[in-house]
Amino acid sequence: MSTLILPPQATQAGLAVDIAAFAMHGGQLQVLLVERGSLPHARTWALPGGFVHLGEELGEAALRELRVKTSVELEPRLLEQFYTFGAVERDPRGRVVSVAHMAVLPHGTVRVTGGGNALGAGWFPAHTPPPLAFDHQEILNHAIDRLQIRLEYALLALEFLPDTFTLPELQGVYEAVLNKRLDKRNFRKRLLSQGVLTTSGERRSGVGRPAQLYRKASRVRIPGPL
Amino acid sequence: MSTLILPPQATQAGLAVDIAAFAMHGGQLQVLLVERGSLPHARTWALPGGFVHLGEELGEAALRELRVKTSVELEPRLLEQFYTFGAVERDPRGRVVSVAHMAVLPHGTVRVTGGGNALGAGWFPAHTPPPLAFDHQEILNHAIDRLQIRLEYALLALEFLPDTFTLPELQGVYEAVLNKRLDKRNFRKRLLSQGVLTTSGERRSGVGRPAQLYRKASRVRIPGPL
DNA sequence: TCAAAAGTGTTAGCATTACACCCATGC
DNA sequence: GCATGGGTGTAATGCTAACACTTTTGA
Repeated sequence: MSTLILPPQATQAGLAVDIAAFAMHGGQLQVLLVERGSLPHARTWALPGGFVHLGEELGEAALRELRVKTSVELEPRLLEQFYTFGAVERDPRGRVVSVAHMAVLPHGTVRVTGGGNALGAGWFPAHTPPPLAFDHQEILNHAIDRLQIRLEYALLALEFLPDTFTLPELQGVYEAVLNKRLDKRNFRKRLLSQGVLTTSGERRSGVGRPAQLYRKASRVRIPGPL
Repeated sequence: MSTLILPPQATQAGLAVDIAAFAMHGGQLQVLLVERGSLPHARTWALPGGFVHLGEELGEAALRELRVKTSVELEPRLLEQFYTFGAVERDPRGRVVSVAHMAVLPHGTVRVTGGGNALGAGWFPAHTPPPLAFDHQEILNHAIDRLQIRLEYALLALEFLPDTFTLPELQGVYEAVLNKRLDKRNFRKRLLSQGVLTTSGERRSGVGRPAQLYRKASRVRIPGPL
């Protein structure tokens, strides 16, 4: 395929992707973890991830690893690279750089089972996860920071919810991601004044007074990789 | 060194860094480019960069490449990774991922000469560079976007200037980076009200009325990699 | 005295925050 | 009728943006 060759001093490094996949569940921000089935760090929880295949784009690899390692069914609503972790000693097997990705999965995607060489997969509170393998705690911290920034910026909160949702549900996403409480009136004012939500007429039944349902107005804003 | 080995499906990719190094010169935002001396893209301008060495951290590699390829003397005031470019076909020699970095060099660092296998090095207007090798135009675009974001955020503009500077000079940095003109009064109000500048008493001689000199107040804010 | 660049205040509009009570429904 | 959660408005404050003239110096 290539007639030119890489120069001899070119480091060949293992190229991996790891994914911090978030979803809302039980009113909490949850992150998807897998239990490693092989060394190193066997039987330790870790972010799903693995090595990029030949001829495979980074984003494709992230998507494949997410599917294989966790058997999640739905399409991620957002999948973007956010930082590359390349410390020399981060993997005891040798030089491995990990292009870390952040993903948002819509509500309802909670049936996950381990696949590949993962023993299992499950959702854990993103702000208080179990001990993680490699430098995955650091990766997770960065991912949460990035998620908080993107949340306001690109109406990312909607991606956590089904097509129709109530304003209190949406506020719950904000509160779970930002890890702080918001004022109901100001929240509604701000969101509705942006004009990106359209009322969906119906009402959902619950314990107290039923809430108005909304859906995203057709205007879809695709966030760039900044 | 490592008793464990990488699994067979692990893609070994060439691991490179590229650096978009910015400085102010002649009232313009300039980017540092090198003329490639070898294939592919020989005699084409490109961002300085190259392969990471074994046992070398990504940031170290970026610094080394910057020094070797361009012979710049001064320390970069900021050097941070911002995105990883890993498209399968971005390098005709094979799979090479580039961890792109952004650097800011202080004023006065304009003596650059080619080194390594670069034919030459020089400063070019960042908003209107010559045709670039590989996907370096795309990398540069991302770098400028990131630079604009970081500018306000972390008082990054100060890093372009010598220790003491005038407010019109600082405003010039903002205008060059953001590529638009700003109101003098609002600019001064905003900057001075942040309380991060302290007047340096003296005055610098020039054509019109001399300007007050300022320096950064000791409070140094180290920006994180977000 | 002229040219060139530095310096200076006010106003209007807009967004953000804080804050407390009534409403609709199911049980 | 009561418990539960949904829904509503206003006032104060702070930030942002627009805008024109005077001051200081060197030539």
